[in-house]
Amino acid sequence: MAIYERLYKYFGPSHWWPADTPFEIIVGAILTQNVAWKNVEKAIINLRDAGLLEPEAIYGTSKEELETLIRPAGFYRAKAKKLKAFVEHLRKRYNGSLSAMFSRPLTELRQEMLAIYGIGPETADAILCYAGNYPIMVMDVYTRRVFTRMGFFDDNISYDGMQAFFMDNLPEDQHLYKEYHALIDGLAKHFCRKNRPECQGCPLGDICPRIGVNI
DNA sequence: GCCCAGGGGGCTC
DNA sequence: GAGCCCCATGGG
Repeated sequence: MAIYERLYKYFGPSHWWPADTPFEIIVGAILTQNVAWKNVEKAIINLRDAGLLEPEAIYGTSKEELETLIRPAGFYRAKAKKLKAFVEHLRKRYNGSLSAMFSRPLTELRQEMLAIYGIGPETADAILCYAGNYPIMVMDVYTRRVFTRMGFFDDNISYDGMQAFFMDNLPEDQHLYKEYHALIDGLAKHFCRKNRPECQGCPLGDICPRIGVNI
């Protein structure tokens, strides 16, 4: 965990996931797909002001109304449909109870979530980890970029392959997984940006084999 | 004006 | 099952 220790020492504890309730985390996980978090915040505020940060409230709201409120988050038609798909599944399968959903075994629930429209591997894992407190680590483009540049695996590694790499080599600890993902995000934004590595001052600089010659 | 941001669905071959 | 295109707004 040498890398984790360094990142934690450099960045300190994070605030992931920034939300008041598990359902708000789920909404955020869907809304943030391929969009900067900044944009999502506006949509979340709109939903909160409208009293829609509850499953039943979203269930009872028209798709058109939802679209208007989440517009700042981009892809608003697709995302309104995804929010609807989730709350409909929640109601049908768990009578609207998130705690009932999150009492199921991790592997089974993950499979079930992947079958819901709009929920792929990253979104499913974000929901399971940050809203459900399951011990599973979220992978993303940042994780891929940082660890590919460091030489741990090839850029074309699958999502599942990448996740196995981390979870097979780390203790099973939800707090560790939550924090590690957040730390990688911080590193990628500050020092390992797309098409622009800023290796000066990078906490991993001396152990990154490709320092200075990145894409 | 261009690129990027905390992806996923659906189609094609 | 890999390779594309689509979805769409907002900030740097």
